[in-house]
Amino acid sequence: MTTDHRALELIERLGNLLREEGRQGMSGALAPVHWQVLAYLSRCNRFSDHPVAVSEYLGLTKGTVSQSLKLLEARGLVARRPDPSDGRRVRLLLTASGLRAARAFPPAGAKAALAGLGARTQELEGLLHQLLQSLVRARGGRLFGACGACRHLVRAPSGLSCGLLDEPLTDHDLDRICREQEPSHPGAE
Amino acid sequence: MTTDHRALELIERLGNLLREEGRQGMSGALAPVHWQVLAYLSRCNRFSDHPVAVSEYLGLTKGTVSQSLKLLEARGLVARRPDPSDGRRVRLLLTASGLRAARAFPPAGAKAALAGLGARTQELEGLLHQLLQSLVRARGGRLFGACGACRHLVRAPSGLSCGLLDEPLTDHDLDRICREQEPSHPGAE
DNA sequence: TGTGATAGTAGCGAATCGATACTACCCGAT
DNA sequence: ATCGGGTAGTATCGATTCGCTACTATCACA
Repeated sequence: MTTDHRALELIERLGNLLREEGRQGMSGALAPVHWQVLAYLSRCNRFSDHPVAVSEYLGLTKGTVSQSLKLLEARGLVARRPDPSDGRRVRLLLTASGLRAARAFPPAGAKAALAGLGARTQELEGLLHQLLQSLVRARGGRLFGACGACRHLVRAPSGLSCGLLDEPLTDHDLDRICREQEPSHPGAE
Repeated sequence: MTTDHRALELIERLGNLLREEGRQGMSGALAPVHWQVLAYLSRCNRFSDHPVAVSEYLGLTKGTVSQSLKLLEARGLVARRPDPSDGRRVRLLLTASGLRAARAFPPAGAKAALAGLGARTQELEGLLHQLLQSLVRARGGRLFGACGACRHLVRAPSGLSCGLLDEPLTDHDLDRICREQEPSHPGAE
């Protein structure tokens, strides 16, 4: 009865340790949240590089994200551009140093620990993903999966495209995470 | 090459979601860290109910923990007592309402999501634990495992005891997490 | 006795973060 | 064509986190 929370405890504790490791890593001027924002921006596709997407992905309010972005912009890691197709929106992009910072994550210790798992990493990923999926579903949130596993993906003879946004997709797009993604079949990434 | 971080991303994201779910749960006056402190205090044994232990477990500095405890004490969730055997130490204990609050964690959504995994929960726990272990080892931290799986556990005819602290242990102690714990064999919980 | 390590607190400053309030813009319906 | 609801983003405020430094008290050991 009490034992079934063990996994949740572990996840929280691992999250804490990862966060803290990021904090005292090099260029320590960045808070954990900032690393996460940079990591997200380096992984998301061009339909998901907006402040709202960041706030949904990280589970923060828009106000909070707006502040963090202000700081990141002031440090030259992130740039803002107006979205030509929607005047309300702002598109975020990593600067050269922002990209460099994002690549420096996760820190060495965490990577090494993960490597120690060897082949079982896949297994862990699968389980975590399944857990995330049901948690997100219960909260009515978005999953932020890759286009390659999305039910909106259209494979036409003329090429790939997104059926929801009606936009052509390149191979490069398929791996990036998207705010609108919905799994094409249960359990897909 | 880039794929091997996927699991770390998932852990961080799940950690965020869990934290946020705790924040907006009932009696929302508590910050996520406070929940974690309460949860820890409800799970630790009598050799580990000190502020330093909390700070090591959660990966925070003692100063930070000291402040959080001050707040928790002001709200009547935690009480302090001097340790009779060591004048420097303070022993922490949950009040009745503190215990009630700790039991209300984790929130329903997370529990339901975990239940969805079914029997594979064990598997997930094992993998996470292994990951935690190597991460902690790399950082020179402490594992905080249960006495039942500790190499200092002595099973004498007179009963159980801790060989390191030279203290008798009851059955009830075996499940509680201890700051001094070292696994009795690689992979043990 | 004294020297160093450990436990805990206090105060400072920067940053997170939610809440609220506000502006700007899009879109659909009347 | 304009009205209204919904969405995107920002600004401000106050409470809290959190690392840092500095400080005291206690223990352990020589």
